[in-house]
Amino acid sequence: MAALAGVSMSTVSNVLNNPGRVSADSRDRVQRAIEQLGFVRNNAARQLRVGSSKLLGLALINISNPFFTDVASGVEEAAREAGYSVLLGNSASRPDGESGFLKLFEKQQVDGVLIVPSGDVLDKLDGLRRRGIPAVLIDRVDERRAFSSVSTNDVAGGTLAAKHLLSLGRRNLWFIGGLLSVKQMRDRLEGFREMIANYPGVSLRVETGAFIDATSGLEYGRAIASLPVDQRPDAIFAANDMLALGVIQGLTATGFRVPEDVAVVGYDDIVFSAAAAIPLTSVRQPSRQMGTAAASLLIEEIADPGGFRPRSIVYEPQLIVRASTINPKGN
Amino acid sequence: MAALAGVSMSTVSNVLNNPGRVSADSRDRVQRAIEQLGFVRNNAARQLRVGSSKLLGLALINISNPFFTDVASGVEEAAREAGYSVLLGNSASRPDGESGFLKLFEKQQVDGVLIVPSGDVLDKLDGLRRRGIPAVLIDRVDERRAFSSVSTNDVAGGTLAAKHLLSLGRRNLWFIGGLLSVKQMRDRLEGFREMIANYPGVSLRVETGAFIDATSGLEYGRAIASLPVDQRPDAIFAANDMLALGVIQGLTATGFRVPEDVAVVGYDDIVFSAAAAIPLTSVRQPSRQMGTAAASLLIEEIADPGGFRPRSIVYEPQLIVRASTINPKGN
DNA sequence: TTGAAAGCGCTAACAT
DNA sequence: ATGTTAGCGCTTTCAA
Repeated sequence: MAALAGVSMSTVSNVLNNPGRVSADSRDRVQRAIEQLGFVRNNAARQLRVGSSKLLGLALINISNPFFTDVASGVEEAAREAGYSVLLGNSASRPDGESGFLKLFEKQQVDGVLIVPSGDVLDKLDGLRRRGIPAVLIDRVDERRAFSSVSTNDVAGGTLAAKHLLSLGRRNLWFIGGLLSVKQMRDRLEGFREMIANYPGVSLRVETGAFIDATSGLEYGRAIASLPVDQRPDAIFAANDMLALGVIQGLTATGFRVPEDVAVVGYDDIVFSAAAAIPLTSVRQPSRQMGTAAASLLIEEIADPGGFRPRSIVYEPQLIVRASTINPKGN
Repeated sequence: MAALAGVSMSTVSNVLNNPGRVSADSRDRVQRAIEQLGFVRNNAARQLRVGSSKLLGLALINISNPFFTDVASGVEEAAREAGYSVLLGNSASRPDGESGFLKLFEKQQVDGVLIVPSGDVLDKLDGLRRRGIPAVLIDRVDERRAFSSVSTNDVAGGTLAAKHLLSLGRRNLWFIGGLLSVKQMRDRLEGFREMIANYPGVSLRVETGAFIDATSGLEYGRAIASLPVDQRPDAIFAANDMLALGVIQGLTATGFRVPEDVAVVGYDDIVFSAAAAIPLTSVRQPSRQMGTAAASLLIEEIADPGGFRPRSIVYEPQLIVRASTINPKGN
């Protein structure tokens, strides 16, 4: 390669990294040799030498949920602009979940990690940081304020959902969500519950399970149909839209009317919610923006690890009202 | 690290790679040192030495389309089982599209590439192969049979759509799709057109554009409303479900009834199509299965580059009929 | 069973 | 402006 251009290895390296320091002549010859051989520089070697991979690790819970792919698009955009590429991990696909990915990320020597945490990964992230790899949390705040984060005010989101359902006159409310060991879940429930506490005579039932996808939503919907009448909800707040969409399917399949019999509110406002059979009322998070903001924070931290101060960006959620809570004829 | 365990570097390496060749005693000490330090082996160095990254590159057109994330899940599953990780690329996010990713993949020294090609990447893949990186095509066949591929019979898919619409008595058909430079598009159109050719008195109009997402679908739907009555279609075959869903939204927003005024057929049968406002008739591809099959072919090829014979796996598509073409009251 | 030493492809300090 | 050289962390002969 260097031979073909008739120059030394370091000149080739300079053409790639400091084109300015090389004569136009050698630069041309090297460029031509690169073309001719289809040469692509070996990043493993570069990485080993420089200590930087120009790679960001992004760990998502579930790549099938459009909310997460929106976040991912945002991350990718910001990363690309700063010259980084994204190594995308999908924790749902791994038996060892998130920690499996963090290990992979470390092996690949990513320069930083973006994570939508589900389990308890904070101490693992501490370990990473000790080894020089910073991390930024997405969709969740670090209470100890050791890590930067970009999230939505989930307590406020829960409150919005509750306020809306209560104002509609609903009194038998259910919260259906994932495990409460997940902070996001606790917060959404907390906001929901707090608001309800102001209303006497309103009942709340909390259902949680390991999965928060359309399939388990469908099961919840069907299960409700088999309950005695006096135990059925007249409103449901589901922890995300995939779940909510499933619940509605299960409900309507068993003859319930939404929203007449049961009103349903989701969370995330994924793109398909507006076009669903029964358009879904949902608490919107600015997903794409969260992705870009998180990537920017991370890249800043990578650029200047010394000057790092943890920052939390918290967006306010927005309630998008659609037919799953209010039908055209007015509730 | 080696120091802490009181052994040499090569013993550490052996504990990691050939635990059998190491005495139980040293093995224990090394294991403990690894725990204590949270040591993770540097893959860049390993890669540089061994020449293999245990990474597969997966280049998708658009990560926001559930069809592609389904394919990705399948790929991830098969890859993980064989000890590979997946570097996921989203060509939509790059100005230089697919070739940008192929370059990234090569820099990262992936052991193989899986690609859902949109543009003309075959010669770039040739280049990769020459440099020892095999590739498998997804959703598309290589006519020169130089690469293995996993795809669906798109001509048959187009035929299914046409047959269905014609049997419903529709006579003014539109095909709405992406650029015909993309093989998948040409095939779907070809099957559609061939079937129509058997029916005298049926008109076909072909609309193509660069984007095949919900947004451009919406525009098509609206545009149709502003056409003179005699130019409007009574049936539309959209090249994918995202597009079809958008078309339906645009159509209904401007007062058209689906399927009464216009019947719509999509392609892919993404998970949201069944639960859409007007459930979508669609040509189903076995997306997840295509992903696992493609990854398996690739991994085989990596394991035995010498014995490689290109193989094409072609699945037959399946028409899933829903309300966007047949309403409950019988067309 | 273990260790010493070479080398993977690259960059960066230094010398020319 | 260009070349020489050392070394990043690991694996892999080879020798002990």
